[in-house]
Amino acid sequence: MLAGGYGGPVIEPAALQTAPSATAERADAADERAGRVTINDVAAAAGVSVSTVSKVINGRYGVSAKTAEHVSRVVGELGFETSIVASSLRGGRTNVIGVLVAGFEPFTLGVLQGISAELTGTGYDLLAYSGRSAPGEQAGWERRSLSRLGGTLIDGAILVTPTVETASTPVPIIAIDPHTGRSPLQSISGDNRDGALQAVRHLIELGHRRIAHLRGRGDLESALLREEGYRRALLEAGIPVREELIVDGDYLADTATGAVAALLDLADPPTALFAANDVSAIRAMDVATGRGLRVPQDLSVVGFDDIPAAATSVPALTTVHQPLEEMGRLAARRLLDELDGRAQPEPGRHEELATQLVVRGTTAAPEA
Amino acid sequence: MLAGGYGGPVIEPAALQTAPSATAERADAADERAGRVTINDVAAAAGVSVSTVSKVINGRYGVSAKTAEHVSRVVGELGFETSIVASSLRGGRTNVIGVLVAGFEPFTLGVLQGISAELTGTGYDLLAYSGRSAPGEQAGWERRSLSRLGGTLIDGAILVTPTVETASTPVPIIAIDPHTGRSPLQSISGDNRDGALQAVRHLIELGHRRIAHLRGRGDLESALLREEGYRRALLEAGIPVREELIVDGDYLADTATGAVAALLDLADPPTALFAANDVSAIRAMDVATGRGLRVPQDLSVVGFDDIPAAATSVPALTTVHQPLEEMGRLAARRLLDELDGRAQPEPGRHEELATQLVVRGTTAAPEA
DNA sequence: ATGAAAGCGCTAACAA
DNA sequence: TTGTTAGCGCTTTCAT
Repeated sequence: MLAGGYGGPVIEPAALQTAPSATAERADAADERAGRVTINDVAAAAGVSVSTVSKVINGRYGVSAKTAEHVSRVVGELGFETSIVASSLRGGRTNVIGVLVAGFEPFTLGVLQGISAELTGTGYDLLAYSGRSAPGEQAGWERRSLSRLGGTLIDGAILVTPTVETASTPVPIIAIDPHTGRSPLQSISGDNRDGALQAVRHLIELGHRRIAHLRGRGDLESALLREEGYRRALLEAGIPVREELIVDGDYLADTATGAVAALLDLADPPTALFAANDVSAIRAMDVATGRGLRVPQDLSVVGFDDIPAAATSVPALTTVHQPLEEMGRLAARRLLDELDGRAQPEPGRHEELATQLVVRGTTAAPEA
Repeated sequence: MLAGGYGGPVIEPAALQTAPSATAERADAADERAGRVTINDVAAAAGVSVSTVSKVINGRYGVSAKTAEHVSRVVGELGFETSIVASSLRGGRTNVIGVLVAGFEPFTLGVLQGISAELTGTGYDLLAYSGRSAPGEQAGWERRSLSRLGGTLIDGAILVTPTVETASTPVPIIAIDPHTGRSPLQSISGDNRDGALQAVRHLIELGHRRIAHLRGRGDLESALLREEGYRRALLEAGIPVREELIVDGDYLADTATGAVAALLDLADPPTALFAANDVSAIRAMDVATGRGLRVPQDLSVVGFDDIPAAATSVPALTTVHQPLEEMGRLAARRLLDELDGRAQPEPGRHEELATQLVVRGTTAAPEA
């Protein structure tokens, strides 16, 4: 049966555009799905069975050198690449790391860059997936994504700012900046408390005493820790915490607008503001300048995260830098160690990376 | 046969962690793949066939309201989500848009942000895939990725800076900043020539006459157009183009190092430099300051792209802003229009978005 | 209205 | 050494 196989027509790569299949009988089928060469096409063209092709592709034993070489050549000629979809469904490894995100905003992007950098040269591909949360299903997007990905499309996953507890999962998982405090997941985050501490100390050193705090989302661990840092800095400087100077910003620009306005309406308004993230800090600046206040002369502002926009705002925002890229790298490293058997899974293990205050143009000593 | 079905045990969501399956016979199988609920589990739990479940999920006709409601409830209770992998393999639509990238660097990230923004609320999920090019297979990564994704995991794809011609593809495709000039692909890019024109005009207006150009990769359309803009600006100002002031930077920091050094070694060195991208521009600054030159007093520098690092360099880099986000949005819009049948495919159609010079701190009038 | 069964591309027993 | 076959989870005819 193999008789004519080896002597069969050799397809020129250039010719593939119009005739992806080597066997005449399959030509019509090929027309429908132009561009996609399957293992069947290869088997037919090489005159062997699909399992033989599979063995060659995956370097399994049980194929003669001669056959292996022949098949390899046909694979090259046809430009065949095994479909992750099919092999994944079948259950094998895919050599793909999944990064599950709620969306592609600055925070996510920074982390992604780190993961990508760490993965180069490891043989793993990177697949970032953002499941647009179905209406009314904001929280728990990561569970849905994990399900949709089938737990097999990817060999392991990195969850970026997951919102809910995820207990049993089909593949090894590591979380970055988990929102629910200590979870059973292995996780990585920036040192939120210390970052806040640095930010507020900086304001105190500049001579500020009436320092307000624009809080983050109350249900998120990071927001709680940032507020804790704010309080501690005040305490250690002997400055009493005034609750009316703590307002809710929700990490959102829109929520910040009203909160900051209320702050500035106070009889004794603050001379400085520590916002829980850059997005709300930048909005706070807008609100202040909109009222004729000058930043930083009349109001100093410090943010958190150090997103790209922080460097381009006018004036440039003083903020706490989170090592997003490094967080991504570390997460990838931990996951790979586990996947490649270099380390055992350590549920609940939590690592914190140092944060760093970046002083730019929105902070100065209070006037008079 | 349905007899006991409706009266069957109702699984509490909380109980799922340990017993994802409702039928005793399947309990052991479930143990192996904890966390993944399949359509079979749902069918068994609901006491109906898998095809019925499938119909309900996809809103097909041929299911009684009563059954539909029952199945829906079980789906909710078990937290079932259909696997993209399986449904994709079967051939149906997945409602997933693929973004194929060479890696996750600043350029890519900006585009991704735009695509993501445009996709919110459309019902499409976003899957970004970076196939770590196999050794020696740098170019053509997009063809490999496209193959690996099976042409069915995704309903359509956006190729970011593809490197080779891609003729017939399994799904609708649109390219951003294609590297090979006019291709059969529908594509979108920034206005490279005009951006370069703005950059060099700016230098001329400042009073510069000896303006050098650090070229990009010669095989890339964008680099050619940027050089063209440079030449045209000089020409229209009546300044003769001096070929010795044009050197190769390859878009790479390392290549830029030597090229810039050579430029500064000239008997009559340039007072200004237009670099083909930010990465090489920033390196050029380093080289100059390393030789004791001051930027911008002794050497003005303009970059291209406006990556985040351009805003944080010291001094901040004057550069040409590419509307990365808008490019992503437009690509997504075009693709969706095609997928949803609102527009016909227009092979070869090319759209250019305006670029904009951003003057920051690295350009000034030449010192006497 | 419902279910049985085929098949998408691939891998891994198992047979020959 | 090679081929045959049985699924992986899902959708979709086609029966019933």
